[in-house]
Amino acid sequence: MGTQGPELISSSTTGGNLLCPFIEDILLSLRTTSKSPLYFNGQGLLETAEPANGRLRHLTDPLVLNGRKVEERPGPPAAAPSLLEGSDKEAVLRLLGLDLEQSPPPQSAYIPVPRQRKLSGKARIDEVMAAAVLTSLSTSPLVLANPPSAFSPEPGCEAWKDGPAMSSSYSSSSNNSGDWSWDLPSDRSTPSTPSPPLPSDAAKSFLPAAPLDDSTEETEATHFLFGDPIPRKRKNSTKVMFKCLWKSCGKVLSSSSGMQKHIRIVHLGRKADLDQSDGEEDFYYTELDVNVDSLTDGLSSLTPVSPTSSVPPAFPVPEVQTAPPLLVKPEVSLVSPLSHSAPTNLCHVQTDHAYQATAPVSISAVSKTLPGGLGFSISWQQPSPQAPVVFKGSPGCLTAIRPVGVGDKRPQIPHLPVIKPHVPAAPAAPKPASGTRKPRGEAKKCRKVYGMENRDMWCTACRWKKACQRFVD
DNA sequence: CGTGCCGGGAA
DNA sequence: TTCCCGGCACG
Ligand SMILES: [Zn+2]
Repeated sequence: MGTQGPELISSSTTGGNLLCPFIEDILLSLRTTSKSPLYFNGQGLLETAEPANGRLRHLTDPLVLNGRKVEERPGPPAAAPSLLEGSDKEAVLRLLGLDLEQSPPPQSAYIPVPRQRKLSGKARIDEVMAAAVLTSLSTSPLVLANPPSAFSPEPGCEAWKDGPAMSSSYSSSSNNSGDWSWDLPSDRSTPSTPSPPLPSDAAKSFLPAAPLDDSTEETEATHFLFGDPIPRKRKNSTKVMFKCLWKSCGKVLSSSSGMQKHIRIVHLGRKADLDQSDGEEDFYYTELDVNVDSLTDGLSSLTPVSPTSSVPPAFPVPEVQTAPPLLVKPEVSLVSPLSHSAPTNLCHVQTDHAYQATAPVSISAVSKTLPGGLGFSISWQQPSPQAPVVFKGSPGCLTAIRPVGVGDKRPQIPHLPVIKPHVPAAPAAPKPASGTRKPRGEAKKCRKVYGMENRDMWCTACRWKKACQRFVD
């Protein structure tokens, strides 16, 4: 059949703390192998498309930014933002993937969606869960505003249907990067401060409050409250930079999109904007936290990243080392920069552009990079050879940071799976020879990744002792 | 041996 | 369908 939606399961292993705010949990909760487009929109929400009409559908409910609700995917540039004003507005616009000066991409990937479509309550829940999970990212386990019961760790929640990937175009002109992030109020600027948003950063901080609560009331099931008390105040002291890890390159850019473009063009020899990615591109770059303060405006050579946004181009940074290299499978990578010394947990998530994949999107790896956080990547693969590659725009990048020490007491999950990204190396074609029948994939499967003790984290396939569908070869 | 997972098979 | 497992072929 065709209905083998993503598994949005709240890992029951999170025990009493239910979906914890850590990134890992997102992974666990977002096991998805959906065949329908799934991508992070500029708001950091996961979106997918309706099989039939190709409309987009939010996996999550509308956001509430600073108490003001952000409309759903706005058709016209000014739709949603109408609720906002000032810098907030700008930020939101960007968050929405729109641009203040530049009109949104012709055929924006964002197509107005009829509010609620045929979404089974179940599906809805999943979405909500996904959303909640994402949201919870920024919530401290101890400060979780919602009652654990809200997220009954029910494994049986999996739904939505998959469908033909819809295509949309979104020229990846690194402008309107819809990166977003959030973190808690804390404003202290520490050297190891989380990466400040890229281009737009004005109103990108918010902290979720109450995830979802029920299924019946889908509309308000998920509410993300961004109650950042001090929206515009935060002056970023650090900036996230992306460093190319390719052999003797080390180029540093200010956006993951730019970096990927760089890699794509320079190292992979691909056509510039023609993201003809077939879902198997290897981007090797890592994230850096750069202290912006120290960096005046004397920028050096860099690739233009955000037309509209005034993001200081990147420039080689000493060694603000952060997370180990991360392999960005197809397009999205989450790296974890440094930890933060905020009293509360601080989670930072940012995405560059809307990320869109056409086919099964699945978290392919979880890696605990630093004590302060971990990263993971999302990968997808073409369902069929001719499936339209809808992957447009630049990939996103999520970063999760959690304070070390503070909420360090992770809910459950004994030892998290650690997948160390392999180091870049010329894309050699390891194509030895195949003699036997069972090539035995090399990729670590759920079993090995999560371990027997965390069986409930495995993908269903693995649990059924079937071919793993999360870590496909 | 542990792993991945096919091919049953039960609920 | 969902779920489980015997058992075998891999490393
Ligand atoms: Zn698996």
